[in-house]
Amino acid sequence: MDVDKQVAIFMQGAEYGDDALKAAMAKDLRERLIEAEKEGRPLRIYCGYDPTKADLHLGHTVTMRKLRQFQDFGHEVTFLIGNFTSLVGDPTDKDKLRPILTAEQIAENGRTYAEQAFRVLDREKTKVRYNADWLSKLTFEDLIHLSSNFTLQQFISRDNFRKRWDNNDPVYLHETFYAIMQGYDAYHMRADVQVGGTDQLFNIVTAARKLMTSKGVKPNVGITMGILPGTDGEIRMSKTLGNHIPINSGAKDMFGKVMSIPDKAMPVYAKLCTRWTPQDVEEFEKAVLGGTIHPRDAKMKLAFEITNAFYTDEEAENAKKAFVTQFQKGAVPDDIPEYKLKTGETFIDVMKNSGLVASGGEARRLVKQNAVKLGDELISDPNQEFPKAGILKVGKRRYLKVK
RNA sequence: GGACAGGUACCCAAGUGGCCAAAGGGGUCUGACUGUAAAUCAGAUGGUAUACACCUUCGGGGGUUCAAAUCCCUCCCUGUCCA
Repeated sequence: MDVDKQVAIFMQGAEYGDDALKAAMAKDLRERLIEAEKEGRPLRIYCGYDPTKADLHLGHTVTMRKLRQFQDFGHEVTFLIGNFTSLVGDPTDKDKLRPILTAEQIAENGRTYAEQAFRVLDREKTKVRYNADWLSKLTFEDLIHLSSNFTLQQFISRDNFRKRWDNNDPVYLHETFYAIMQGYDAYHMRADVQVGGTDQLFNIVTAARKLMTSKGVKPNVGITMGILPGTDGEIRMSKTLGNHIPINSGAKDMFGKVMSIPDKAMPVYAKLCTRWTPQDVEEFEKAVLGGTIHPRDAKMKLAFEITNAFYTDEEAENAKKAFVTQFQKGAVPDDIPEYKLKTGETFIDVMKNSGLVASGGEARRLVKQNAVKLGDELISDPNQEFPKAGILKVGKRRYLKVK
């Protein structure tokens, strides 16, 4: 297999914030590929996942997509569940300490996590491992040796510690163990390549490489993936921020949510979430920026590819069709909730009782805003008795079949 | 244990006796426009109510007052610093 082609594919979407580092990593990767081929073995790749939450969204799948690419070239992929590291929580992630989960919760989350991940990864070719299997066996003495590879300055100069330090926000001692544990994982598994987000740059490149070197093994190559922005197109995708695209909520939802990203976010999504080759992505980006493809059509193409990467051809096709019918043609979608009209109910009653709106006030407001239609007829008096069965439309997206 | 700073609506944040259902921003929703749920512009955004109005809400509880997010007491919680 052509080594340079592999390098191009594997480095696609990787970001280091530093061109020299990127070039160095690409070079390392190339050498490692050649070396492994000589030894007649596949590369060992892994990425660690935090099992404290169980709902995956597109952002989590960026690294999985990367792992999948390695799999497709016959390399050995380990899906590592960080059931031990989750005791600490990644300091990169949040300023709050994580709630400590029970072993059972973590095991359960780990399972559902892996299950969702197999929408991207090849189940047959994926090893699932838990880092508590080795980390929990380390002694205090081991920890002293491991941590003697690092200085406090190295940690404090990290951006996320630095900021908190400057703000007088707490920086806990045990947070520094995170990087050490992650480095030990890489050492224990003798990883050739470790994949992660750019927020993992320090953990992967500095900590893991240094620790592995000190242990006398070849340091892993780090592939740190760019961060996927959420549906707002600006801030990293996260469930807490509500800008996420869950992978388990159905093809239609996924298609629609991708369609709602701002135009300018299309290239990033193409780079991080599709199965396209580097050339495909480049062409797509050029076409979008150059205006040779209509932005709407470009986004449709993108939405279809992303949906199709998680769902079957048929499901993706249906999602696309449903989107076109509902939004482009403004037609009524085929699967809408139904409501049985009771005698004497007003528009407010129907909207409220069917759960279409949360309160009477909201119903009144929507009517006032010309958002409520029965069939083609605009409703102006919310207290009017509901006249007849039909399709009630509220705004662009809410429908109710009243019988 | 001590000192200090805080706890306000979905989130951030202003407000230090009445004009406060509570500024501003974000988010969300709606409308116009369009190329889509993009961008832009406009409006809405506690509940009940046709309306007058009423009810609930500024960490919990108690009090002062005609009137409290605002003053007093007490409790709980969060953070920083010192020990």
